[in-house]
Amino acid sequence: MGRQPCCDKVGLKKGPWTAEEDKKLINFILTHGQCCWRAVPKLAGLLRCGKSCRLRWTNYLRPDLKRGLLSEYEEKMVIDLHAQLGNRWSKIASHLPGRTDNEIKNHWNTHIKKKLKKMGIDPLTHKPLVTNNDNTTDQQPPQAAQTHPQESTDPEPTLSSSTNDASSQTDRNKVDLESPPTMTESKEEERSTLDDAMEAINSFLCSDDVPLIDPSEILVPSSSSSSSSYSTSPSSSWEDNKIFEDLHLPFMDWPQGDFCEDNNSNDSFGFWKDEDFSWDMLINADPVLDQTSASYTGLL
DNA sequence: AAACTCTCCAACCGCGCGGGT
DNA sequence: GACCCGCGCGGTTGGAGAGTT
Repeated sequence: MGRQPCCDKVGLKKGPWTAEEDKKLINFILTHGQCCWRAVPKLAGLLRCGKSCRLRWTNYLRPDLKRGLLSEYEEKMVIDLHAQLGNRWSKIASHLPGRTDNEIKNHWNTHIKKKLKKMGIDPLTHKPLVTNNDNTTDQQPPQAAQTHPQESTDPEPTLSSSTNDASSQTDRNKVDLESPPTMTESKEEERSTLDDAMEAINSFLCSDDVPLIDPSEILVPSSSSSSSSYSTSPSSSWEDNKIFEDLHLPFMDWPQGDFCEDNNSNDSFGFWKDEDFSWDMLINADPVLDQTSASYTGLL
């Protein structure tokens, strides 16, 4: 079936978002909540397609987002989850409060992959790399393909059968071609290999013993760490553009303090100078907010 | 200081899925 | 069942900033 583009691109803006656009989008969503992304740009007065608005919101403007590098624990979580789920970044992100699939995907590609390779672990299979003269791990070794975690340790079988995009499906098709149908012959053996790899990862990433806890037990850090919104994007830096100072939100007084990065803390998150202002405060502490933006709190 | 290369990440693109008609 | 629409997902890209020569 033919599919129309998400929007007619004529006259619509692309590229980096400006502070003004951010303000409009934030203002609109805080006032009206998330609804029908296609209609958002029109209603919010933005020359963007709905998809662009959704991405901007979910990947950058959402108040519950953490900023900054992933902590060691988060990294370990990502590696562990990737071993189980493969490149299902949204699934992985769902286990890491305040992190987006995009962020995790980027972090994986730029940091974790390298670390794993350095350790001699194939980032695709989470198994030790074959020690032959070919060290190009981007080329998937045949034996790794046979034991790709997505094929064998997927805890959500329904996912693998239905919700895959074209490219990842292509990858899986490739694996299917290379691997015999009886590939899951020994899950226990495979699991122990995986555990070995994880052990190596853990010792590499963090010398201290960090107990693995169930993702559901993870609490979104309150206040400073969960609310920081720091960006290197020149067009969208909240602190630079003082978006919130200019916002005319209907239900709250915006903090006057400047936002700054916490260079001393380990997690490299930012904080608000003015007390410990955070989105959490907005969401959790303001009774007026509760009263006027139930739809907003519902989306967190 | 300038030129060049590398790294990182926000944003885009294209596709599949699910729901509605 | 065919089609349309909105949304979400994962892969890729472009450009800014950092690092190196």
